[in-house]
Amino acid sequence: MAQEDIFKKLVSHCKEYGYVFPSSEIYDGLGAVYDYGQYGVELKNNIKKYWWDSMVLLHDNIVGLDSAIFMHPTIWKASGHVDAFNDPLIDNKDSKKRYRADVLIEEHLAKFEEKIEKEVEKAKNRFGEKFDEPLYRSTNPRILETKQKSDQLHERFVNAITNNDLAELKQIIIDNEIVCPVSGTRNWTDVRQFNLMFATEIGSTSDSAMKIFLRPETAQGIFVNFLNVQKTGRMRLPFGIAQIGKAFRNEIVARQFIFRMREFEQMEMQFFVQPGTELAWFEHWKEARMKWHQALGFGEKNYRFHDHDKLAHYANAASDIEFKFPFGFKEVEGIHSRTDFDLKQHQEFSGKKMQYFDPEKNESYVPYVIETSIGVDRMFLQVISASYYEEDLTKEDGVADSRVVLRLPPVLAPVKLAVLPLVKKDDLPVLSRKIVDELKFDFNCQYDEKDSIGKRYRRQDAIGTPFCITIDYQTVEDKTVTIRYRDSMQQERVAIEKLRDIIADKVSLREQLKKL
RNA sequence: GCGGGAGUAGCUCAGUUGGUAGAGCAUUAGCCUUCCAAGCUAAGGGUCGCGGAUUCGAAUUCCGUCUCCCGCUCCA
Repeated sequence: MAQEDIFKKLVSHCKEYGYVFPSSEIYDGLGAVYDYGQYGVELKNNIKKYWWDSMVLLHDNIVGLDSAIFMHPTIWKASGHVDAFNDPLIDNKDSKKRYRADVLIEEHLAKFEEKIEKEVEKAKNRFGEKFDEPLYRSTNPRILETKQKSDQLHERFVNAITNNDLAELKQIIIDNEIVCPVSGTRNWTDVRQFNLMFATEIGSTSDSAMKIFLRPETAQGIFVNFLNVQKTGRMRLPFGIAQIGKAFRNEIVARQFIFRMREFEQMEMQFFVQPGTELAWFEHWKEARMKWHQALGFGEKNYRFHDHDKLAHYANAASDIEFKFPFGFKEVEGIHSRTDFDLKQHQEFSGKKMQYFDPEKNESYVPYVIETSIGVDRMFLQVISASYYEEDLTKEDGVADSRVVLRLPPVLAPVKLAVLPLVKKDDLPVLSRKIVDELKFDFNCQYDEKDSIGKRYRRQDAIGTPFCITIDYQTVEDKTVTIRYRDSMQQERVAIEKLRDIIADKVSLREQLKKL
């Protein structure tokens, strides 16, 4: 079956079985926003716990944090988001291509420079050695005219950008007869502002209100608390701060189900290290994070690194872990060596020292940072798309049979076990209820007595329950039950009193990480 | 945002030239069977995405709009 078809079925499955619903569905939905249903929220919580425990529980030099979504607006100036997330865009109606209006104008400005340089080159060739370049540049009428035009345009451009005058930007493009590099036409749409940050106001009266942004990433909450955590936690380098939280981006195009949403959740760990050691730590975390993903058992060939050739201005190394989604290899997690850029920026903008006193070196410095940043929702999509199987169970005698099964890693499964009386008579339901009452303190359990046993197994397969406990007539006699395993469909008879230990072991973090 | 496709029950979809809205699966109640779905009986569930126009009458025709999918574009 084509991958796209599988993806469609997966989306339907998520809806049908209470994993993911479109937001505000009864009001026609809200673009690129989704809600997690009764099983979705369990899976999502389990993913978050799996990550959190892998970071905070298993590393004595990593601690947690939960910073607020609202932050001082200057933080986003310091981080560069105010500038970088603010693009004036324009479309060419003929080629259907979209451009940044400011880039188009800057490229046009560069042409003036080229023209002047060509002019100078020509003169150089003509006059030979006695050519006085500075004099020529400052007196040649053609150059002066070009330069004047260029300066005028530049001034006009800067004014338009400063005043955020979108109509003026378009007018500049029209006046200068700037054409689309693809179609060569000047059939432009209006310039529109795409601000990737959501803004709101804090303060309830209009005159006291301050414009603030919903954070577009959680990382800055860690950086601005760096010293708080380091000092109160008596942390010594190298150490990390982990955080799980929502972030918001007003994406121009949000697509592919929950892969790119406007409201999403990140799991980030910023690891602070001595300057000069950052690339070694970068390699360390690259490997460690890849192993963490592969421990889920979805197949090593479904993962790969994508090293960035073009680095963001703050980074000196960056790599993504990509997973093979039904729509291709896509980023799940980013590992970035962010240098001391963020802390230095906050030091400059806040005027507060963001330095660590190193007792070994007996000196203060701004630490370097390795970031591991993973999208919870992408991780959710990874887990559920890797777990979704349509199995043909047609028997040897040719009787057609099939099932849809979510082979979720037990540690992540929303429901850990279902307790099923083989029949709903002769006290088997009573016995079953007793087992549920005993195990529900430790595991998310379900009880089901409706329909045939085979049908109930199928229902649990569809939501990914790894273990079904079946109570039969032998249970009444010797207090044993059968455990039916979701993936193999094999059964095993065990004593009721041992159930808790057996299942606790199978759904544990320890068991999952054994696969490392 | 542009181009293309789509929107009818929880899911997948049918619905002819405009004439009272359907199926399968799922769900609920009951019966039968009792270790791997689709047996029997009955029931519930739909403003046909939304708004407007044409018409005696619109799921169906037209216009607008919203949402989703694919491609382009963008992506710290």
